[in-house]
Parts: sequence; C-alpha cells; structure tokens
Amino acid sequence: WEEERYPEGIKWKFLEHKGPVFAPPYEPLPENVKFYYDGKVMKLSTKAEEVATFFAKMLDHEYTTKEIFRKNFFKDWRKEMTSEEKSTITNLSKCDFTHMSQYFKAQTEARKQMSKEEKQKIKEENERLLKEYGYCVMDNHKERIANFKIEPPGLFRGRGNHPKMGMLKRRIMPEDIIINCSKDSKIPAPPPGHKWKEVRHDNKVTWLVSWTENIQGSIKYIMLNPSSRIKGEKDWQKYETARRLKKCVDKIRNQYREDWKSKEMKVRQRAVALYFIDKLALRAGNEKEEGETADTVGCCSLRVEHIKLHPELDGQEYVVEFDFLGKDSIRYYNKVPVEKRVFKNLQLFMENKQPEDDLFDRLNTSILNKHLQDLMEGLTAKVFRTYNASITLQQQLKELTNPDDNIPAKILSYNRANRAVAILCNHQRAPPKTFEKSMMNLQSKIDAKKEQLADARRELKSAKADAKVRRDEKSKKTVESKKKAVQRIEEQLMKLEVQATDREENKQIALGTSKLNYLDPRISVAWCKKWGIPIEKIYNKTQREKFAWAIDMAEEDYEF
DNA sequence: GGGTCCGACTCAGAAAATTCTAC
DNA sequence: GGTAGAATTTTCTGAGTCGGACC
Repeated sequence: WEEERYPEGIKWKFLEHKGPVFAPPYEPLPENVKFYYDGKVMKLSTKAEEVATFFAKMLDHEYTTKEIFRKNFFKDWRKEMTSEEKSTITNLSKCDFTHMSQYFKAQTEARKQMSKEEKQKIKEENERLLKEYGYCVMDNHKERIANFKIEPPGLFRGRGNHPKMGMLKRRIMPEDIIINCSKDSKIPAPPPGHKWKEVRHDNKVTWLVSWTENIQGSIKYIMLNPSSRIKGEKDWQKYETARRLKKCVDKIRNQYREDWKSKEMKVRQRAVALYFIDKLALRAGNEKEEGETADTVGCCSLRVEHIKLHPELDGQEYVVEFDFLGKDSIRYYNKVPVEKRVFKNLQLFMENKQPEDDLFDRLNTSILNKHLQDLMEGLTAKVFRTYNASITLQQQLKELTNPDDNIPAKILSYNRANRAVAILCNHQRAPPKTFEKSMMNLQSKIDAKKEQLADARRELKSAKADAKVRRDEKSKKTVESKKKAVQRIEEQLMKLEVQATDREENKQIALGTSKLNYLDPRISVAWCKKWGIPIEKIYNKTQREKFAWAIDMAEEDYEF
C-alpha cells in the first residue's frame, strides 16, 4: 500500500460494502418456561419478557447483585412493561428468574452436545455470513471488516463502578443506521420494509456504518480489520512518530527538567505531568463528565487524594506513592522515588487543597498536547507510551537474550521483555479462574518429572558401577544410553520449570495489549530473524496478518 | 487564548469460541 | 481414537485519546 498517496484528509476514492448484519430478532420463550413474581407464575408480554431474559442470562454474574445495576435495570425494564405489568411488578427482589436462567443454561449445554453435523451446519452459515457481509472493497482492495455485526440488545455492562450499569441497551434498527460508501458504488439495501437513517459519501472518514448508542449517546462505528491497508498504514505511522520522538527525547527531557524551576505555575505543572507521562507511561487523562462514567483518572486529571508524598520510605528519598483507578478501572499502584525538585513541586501543588481537588489545577490535556506539538510535530501524550514501550522491549531483548539458549529459553526471554513493557503500561488482568488449579497441575507434573529424573540418575549410577566391574562394550553402551536419558529428562524438566516460571510471573499481567498496540512489530520481527526463531512462536495468525507490513519490511538489523 | 462539545479513531480486558493435549 | 478440560485465539464492546468546530 505504498502505491499512492492521497491529498490531506482523503481516506479513499472508492468504497463499496453490503451494510451491517442485524442482531437476530427476539424469540419468545417456550410456554413451559416460567417467570414468577412474588411466588406466583406470571406470563410476561413479549417486550417485557425479552428484557427479563437479558437479566436472567446474567443471573450468575456478580453484576446482578450490585445495587446500581439492579436499580438501573429495573427502571428500564419497567419502561418496557404493559401498564398492567407495571402495576404488578414493583419490586425486583420479588422477581424470580431462576427458571428462565436454568432454561438458558440447558440451551447452552444442548448446544455443546450437538452432533458434528449440526455444528458443521452452524459453522457453514457463519462462513456464508462472513463471506457476504464481512468484506468490502476499498479502492482496489478487498478488505476484511472488523465488526460487521450490529451489537445485539442487552444490559449495559460498564467497567468498574459505572453509574449506568444495568441500563437497557436498545435494539438497533435500520432506521438508526448511517451508511457511508462512495457514490459510484452499489449502495447496500436496507432489510425489506425498512429504510436507512441516512446514506452519505464522506471519504474523509474510514467508517462504513455508524449509529448512535443510547446509553452514553456516543457514536459507534463499523470499520475495517487491523490487517487492512488503512489501519496498517496508520499503525506504521504511529511507530514512525514514536521513532521521531526517540531522536529528540533527550532535548525534551532537559526542557521539562528546566521547566520544574519555572516561575509560572502552569509551566511547572506541565513539566511535572510530562515527567510522569514519560517516566511512568501514564495516560494523558482527559477530564470526564462527573456521574456519567466510572470515576477514573489519567495524568492530567490526577487528584490530590491519588498520591502520597514520603520524604523517606524504605531507605529511599522523595518517594511518591500513586494509588488511583485508570482506564477500565484498573488500579494503578506504584511507589516511585522521584527527583527532589519534582517532590518539592508536588508539595507546592498540594498546598491548601482538599483531597478531591485536581493535583494539576492549571493543566489539562489540551494545554499539554499543544505544548508537545510545539516541541515536535505530531507529538502528543500517548506517543510517550508508544515510545517507552517499544524502546523498553528493544533494550530488554538485548539484555535478556542469551545466544546460547535454546528456542524455548529464548522465547521465555522474549516473554519477559514483553512482560517488562506490560508492567510499565500497567496492563493487568483478573487472574484466570483456573489459575491455582492449572499451577498445581503443572507442579505435580514437575514433581513427577523430578522423580523420573531421580530414577534415571539411579539407573545411570548402577549402570556405571556395573560397567566398571564388567568392562565390556555392552555395559558401556548402557551407560551411554542412560546418560542420554538423564539428559533428556533434565531438559524436559527445565522446560516445565520455565513454563511454570513464565506462568507464575504472568498471573496478573496481560501481554496482549502491549504486543498489539504498543510494541513496534519490527523489533520483534528483527529479533526473530536474528535468533532464528520462527515468527509463529511470537505472533499467531491474526497477529501476523495485522503486522504483515512489518514482517515484510524489517530485517534482522532493524533498530527502533 | 481557552472552554465545551462532538466525532473519529485507538486501545482495553472479559467472555466466548476454537484448538490443543493428555489421558 | 475419542473426550474432557486446559490453553489459546477470536470476538465483543466499553473506555480512552485527540483534534476541530463553535463560542
């Protein structure tokens, strides 16, 4: 896709697609599946029943125990009820969804137990749908669409302490849909009896379909897959910007260190914030509308209550203790020794403030980004995350890769380098539900292997003793083969232990996000080439598709 | 200049689906 | 070679970033 460059802002010349796939219509429950109110069977109207099934399907989920979720759900559910239902059903706690829930569980079970043929049939139907709606033509290429299926109705599941959790996400109809395609393309037809909200031909944007969602009033889009030209080029650009930052980062660092001394409060705050963004890879931190979303922050929106200052802590001077909820309500907790000037500035910023006051009261992301723009064209706060992530990977790979290691050990080193980045970016996950169990399984495998090794060693020893006495060819051979066996088992044991280490270290860390969004793939490709690691060991099929440009481009001497 | 709002895009972890592995 | 359960991949959609219009 280096073929042609478009003038500023033009994203394509030709765009043709089939429009979205709508969620399947609601299928009413069979007569024998009952809903109970206050212990009595109650037949619900179709609309009320549909919304009730959304709740029933989530009955085992922690969400349905949360006060806000229940309140929001009940309020929206009542809106769907007939006036009769509304007057009867006044208390959610008196609603009994268990029968409905059991029915859905049985359905799931039945789906699992389906015969091969039935499963095959479903698979083929999905493939047909994908083939028809999953691709579009953008300019001269057939491209995969990322999310061609419209989100089905359901209950809103916000992350963390979201004030809107449990609200009803309504069904999207063709009348909600804006289609974007080129004038000279075959315009997708709305489902029979329906009309699109609008058909437009805007080649300054990349989306094919959009609609407005009813919970936050925000716009949702259907766009192309990461493997597409338009996404790939943008991704490449992102890393090129980060590489440009590499060239001037020293200058920028000197600059903000100078600014710590500025007479102007705004400049000092800007400089300290930038230091955090650079050193700790914090997000920019836009302001958010209070009460509309979970209370989370980034750098510029940090509040006094989110940091603690320790002149001395555990033998270190000037320690800042961060404790706040970031994106997706993931907790950021870190104790960081900082330079004295930063520490003194923070003390100054916190003077005469309440815990809920902004730490950087003279700063926001727009001021910060404007300043960054002056330092380097295209520089914004998030570029620091990309830059620091990628440079860390490159450094760690250099440091951790041992040329004499075998392939599994080298891959462990790669994972460790990747992990260093994930820790820097605070990419966490809930420990897998089966973590303890799978760890124990692995441990028992290791124990078994150790026993096996001990046995093998004993056998080797006795074979050696035997050989000493007999001094014939045959017993010598036996010693050799026993030696090999010991070696083989040692290797297997090592591999298992490596696996255990890797898994344990990864318990609460998510590697995927950094791999997919922050690490210049050319670093990984070059590393694979340099050490003769098959690229499949690092990137799976999807990832190889997304990073096709890098796999194509990077040689073993690539430097970020 | 700076604040607010909105649109378009990237990035995020959970959950579902699929594949792999050990018995 | 069939199957259960573990591991990995894919899907899903919510949650950020950031720029530009408007005042």
